[in-house]
Amino acid sequence: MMTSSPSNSTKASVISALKACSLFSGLPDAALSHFAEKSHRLEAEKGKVLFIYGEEAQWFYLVCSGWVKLFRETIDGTEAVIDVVSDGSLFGESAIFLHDRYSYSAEVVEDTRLIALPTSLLRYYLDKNPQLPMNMLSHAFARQESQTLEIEHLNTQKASHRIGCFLLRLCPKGSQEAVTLNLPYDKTLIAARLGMKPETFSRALAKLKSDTQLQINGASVTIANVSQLAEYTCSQCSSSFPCEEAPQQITSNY
Amino acid sequence: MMTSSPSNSTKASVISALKACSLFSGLPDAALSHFAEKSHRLEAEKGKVLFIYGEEAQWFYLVCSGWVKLFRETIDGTEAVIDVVSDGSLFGESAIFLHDRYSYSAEVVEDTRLIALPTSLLRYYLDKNPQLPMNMLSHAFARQESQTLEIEHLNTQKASHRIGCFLLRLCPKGSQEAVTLNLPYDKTLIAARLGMKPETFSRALAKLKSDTQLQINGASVTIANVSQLAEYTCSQCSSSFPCEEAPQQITSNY
DNA sequence: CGAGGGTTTGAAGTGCATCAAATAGTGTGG
DNA sequence: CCACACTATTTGATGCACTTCAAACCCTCG
Repeated sequence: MMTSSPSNSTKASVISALKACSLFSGLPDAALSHFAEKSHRLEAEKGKVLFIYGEEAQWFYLVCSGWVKLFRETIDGTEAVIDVVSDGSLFGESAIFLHDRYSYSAEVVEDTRLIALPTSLLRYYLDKNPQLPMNMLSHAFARQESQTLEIEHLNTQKASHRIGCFLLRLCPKGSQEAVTLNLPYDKTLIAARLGMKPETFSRALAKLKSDTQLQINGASVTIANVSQLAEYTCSQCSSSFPCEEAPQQITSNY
Repeated sequence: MMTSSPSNSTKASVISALKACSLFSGLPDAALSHFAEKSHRLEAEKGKVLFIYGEEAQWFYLVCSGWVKLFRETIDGTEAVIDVVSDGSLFGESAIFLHDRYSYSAEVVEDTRLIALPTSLLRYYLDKNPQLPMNMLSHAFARQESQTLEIEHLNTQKASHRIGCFLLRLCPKGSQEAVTLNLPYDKTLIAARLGMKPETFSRALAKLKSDTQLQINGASVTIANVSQLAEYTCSQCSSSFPCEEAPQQITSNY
């Protein structure tokens, strides 16, 4: 693990990273500076375990680059992936409302740069600064929303549709025509993230390839027609593409 | 729909209902009184739709008694049940962080008494009273926690284990030996709530009956040995029974 | 080149869904 | 109180999706 204590230059860079994160928007510079002072940067490579379920939480994390897997495991070793997060994402902060224990484990899955921030300071400013709780609420409800969608998908969609949805979320916003992108991490992990086995992922991806105009070459995926894929995928979902947006006003049938 | 404008007596009863809800704990009496003033009580019977996905949200609800299904549906009519809530539960409040639109539909599934509260007032007091955002955060993270568990279960557990978990949650806290309880709503709905078909529910319940000491008579279920059922069910889960509690401190393996 | 992880493919099994029909349960009007 | 209609639940038979186990393939990297 490489840790650097905040020199002046890294402190400034931490502050700018915090400013880019909606959780901290509207906070006074003094508070940001205080966070930066007590933070440390962290570079971790694939395989590094940041914390495990049930551990006492002293730090929460902001991802600068790379990918981190959030997961739980049962006694028999079965693993359930909660989420896989990257730049701009925050994790571990929920512990302060859950008896100061992490409620999932976190493992780096692609070399990652992080900022670790003390939960004590978060608690302090939640109390002191009225903007911070509101930011955190937005954040919590946004996450709740995406978890709700996750539950819906697990309940109602088949493997190939879930993969389609995953690919669509990787597309740059507003994509219409052809897009080429690289899968951000192992196919095995994507499979776990989507709640299926690697073999199923492989086969379902092949089906998706034949059902929509998709080209696959290792980790590189070319979507010939984004709208067509969206049609195929999102017809199975309560949200319409692009699903990050708010639900539309609907006229009641009742 | 039976609506009553808040007379003095109902206003007092609304205030006491609000006081029992953790979201409102620590709020000054004036604020509670203000909420009560602008609220209305509602009695709705089975089948009543309170609101639908995408509608503009003006009210959020506190359940006094009965059961309400929160769900979404896709274009082809498939329904995904998000949750089924009862006394003391709050729903619809998340809309104020989601463009003022409900992000799910709500339908009464057992005759229900509710208090409807204006979202505008919630927003007002979130801004005005520093305690309310903190309460709402606790609430949001607790819900996130249970949704995470839901995702874990959908990913890793078989139908009979999910039913076992459902039954355990219905047991009074601290139950050890035999418990008899009534299923709170239709088996068909329990099935949907657990992400399975009624037929599967029926068969998986029969399996559970033969695997653990369970007696079933219509809606009445007798668990001969709660610990045994917990053993059977919770061995498949990252949490140990009773799973409402905080995760235990765990010594790292890494 | 060879080792080792990630990925694909094949064959067989399991769990859940689906379709269809029987049964049990509930509320209604006579 | 009974017959009927209607709904909830169970049961059976069959099919499909996903998993499991096993082996092959591929790719990277020492």
